[in-house]
Amino acid sequence: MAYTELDIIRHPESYLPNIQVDNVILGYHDKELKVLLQQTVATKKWSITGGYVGRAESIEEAANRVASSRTGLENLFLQQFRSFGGVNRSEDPEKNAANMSKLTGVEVKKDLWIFDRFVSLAYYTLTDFSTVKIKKWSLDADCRWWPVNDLPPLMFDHQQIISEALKSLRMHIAFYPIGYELLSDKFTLPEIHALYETILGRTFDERNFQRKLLSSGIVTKLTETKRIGPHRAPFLYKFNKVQYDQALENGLVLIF
Amino acid sequence: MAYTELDIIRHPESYLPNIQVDNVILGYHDKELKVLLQQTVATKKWSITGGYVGRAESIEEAANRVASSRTGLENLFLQQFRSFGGVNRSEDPEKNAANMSKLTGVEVKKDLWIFDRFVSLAYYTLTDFSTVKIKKWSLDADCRWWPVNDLPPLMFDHQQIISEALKSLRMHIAFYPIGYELLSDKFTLPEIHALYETILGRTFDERNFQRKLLSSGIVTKLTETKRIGPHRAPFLYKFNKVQYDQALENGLVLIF
DNA sequence: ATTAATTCTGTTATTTTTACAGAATAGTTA
DNA sequence: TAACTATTCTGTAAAAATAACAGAATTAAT
Repeated sequence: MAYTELDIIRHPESYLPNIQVDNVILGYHDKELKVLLQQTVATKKWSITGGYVGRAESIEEAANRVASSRTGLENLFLQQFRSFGGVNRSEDPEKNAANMSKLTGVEVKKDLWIFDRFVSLAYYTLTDFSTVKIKKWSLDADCRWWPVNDLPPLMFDHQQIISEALKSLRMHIAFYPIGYELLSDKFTLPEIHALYETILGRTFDERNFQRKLLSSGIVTKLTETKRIGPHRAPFLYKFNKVQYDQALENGLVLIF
Repeated sequence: MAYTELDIIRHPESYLPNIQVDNVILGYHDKELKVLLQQTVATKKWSITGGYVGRAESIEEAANRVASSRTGLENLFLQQFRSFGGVNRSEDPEKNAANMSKLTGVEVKKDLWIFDRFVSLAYYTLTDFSTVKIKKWSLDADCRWWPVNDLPPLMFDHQQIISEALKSLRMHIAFYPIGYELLSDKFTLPEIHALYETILGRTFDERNFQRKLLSSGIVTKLTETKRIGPHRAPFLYKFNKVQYDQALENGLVLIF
């Protein structure tokens, strides 16, 4: 029963000690960036999703596993953007063996390293909001999307981790076709336009934005339209997969 | 006697287990990017400089300590760009307790985690080549600069780590005034021009490069010139500290 | 048929980028 | 001291990209 939530308590020797992968899972909905947060039963505090690194898996595999087990999606776009390892960053008096035992009904060793200092390997993950099926874990009080601009009080330094993730995202958006991951397979120009405005925190002239995006050749216009209300139906577009893969490989420079 | 080379063997409990900081220390000389490599006595293999994280220090402090202890310089520009944690990445049959004992004359425990798998937190460090005073450690056979395009066979996945560091550097150069760290305090336009050509692997028209760099306001022309040969003496420039700090804070976009 | 909401599209002025080479300077040599 | 060598310095014009700007078109609801 590997990689379940309680496994780390039962079999700490199967994991790399003092290391955690943390995952800023991002989605985009209602013209807002959202981050998937979990609320621990033990402390009622919110935190970004995370997990531990099994000795039989690479850190990337661990991060992917965590992301998949939270979203139900495979092959997500993960980006390791920083590590966090301040001396006292993971201290919390309520997080101790006694509380953990009471909560889980399992005998928890006092000297387990999860009560010690640990280093967080931080990833951000881009998801298509509409296809994510959130999976609450048994030790979670709750697990849901929060707007990145309106977060609850967060555990440890997770506020900073999210800030850094967004900073990296804003840098990466110039080099990677971020929209591919955050939007549905087919999307409209107003949608991707609003996404860029949201991520970069600026407005862009509609016509100039479209001209630049289309001239990059990264998206293709479809003949279908999307009927979404009492107004003109926008055309659908999709990313040009060949161009996209090339952009990921060679780096693309698309400055807005 | 904390943080010396043998300390990890004598007092493994004073360090975070299964974690290493690795440091791609870069310098620029003779129109080439150089990386500072150490050659371990034990295996004669070359590797990037690295160290362990003491329990009393943050990972940034550990990385800074390693960089300073190798270059003799303080307050270097360090950038954590990725972590490496493949399952078998740090396996080496020659790296074992018996060999280590013979080499150091110290009794080395067989189950010490440095013979186990570990995760590398990878930083790159930018240095002014001309002011670096390389410090060889006692367990090093050698420690010296190597051109990044002409490296010796490297330990573990260090070739990949260097490649990734350079990839990050090429991305960061659009957002941070990299030249500030890699050049001397005062430098000439041809020098910074050649630096950008080296890092980005492209040539830039001299006049166009200068126009763009100067219009960014990040550098200031001095009245001094640098006499360097039987030809016209180029003017010296320096980075505008105020503009530089602002660029680091807010991000600068300077695409060449 | 009207209305409300949103998408779609074109032009011009300005700015930026690109391409390109000859004059100037400092030290060395004849 | 004149010529030479090696390198720095500088300007312009054509092309491309950007920025600023708003009215016509479409859909569904009333």
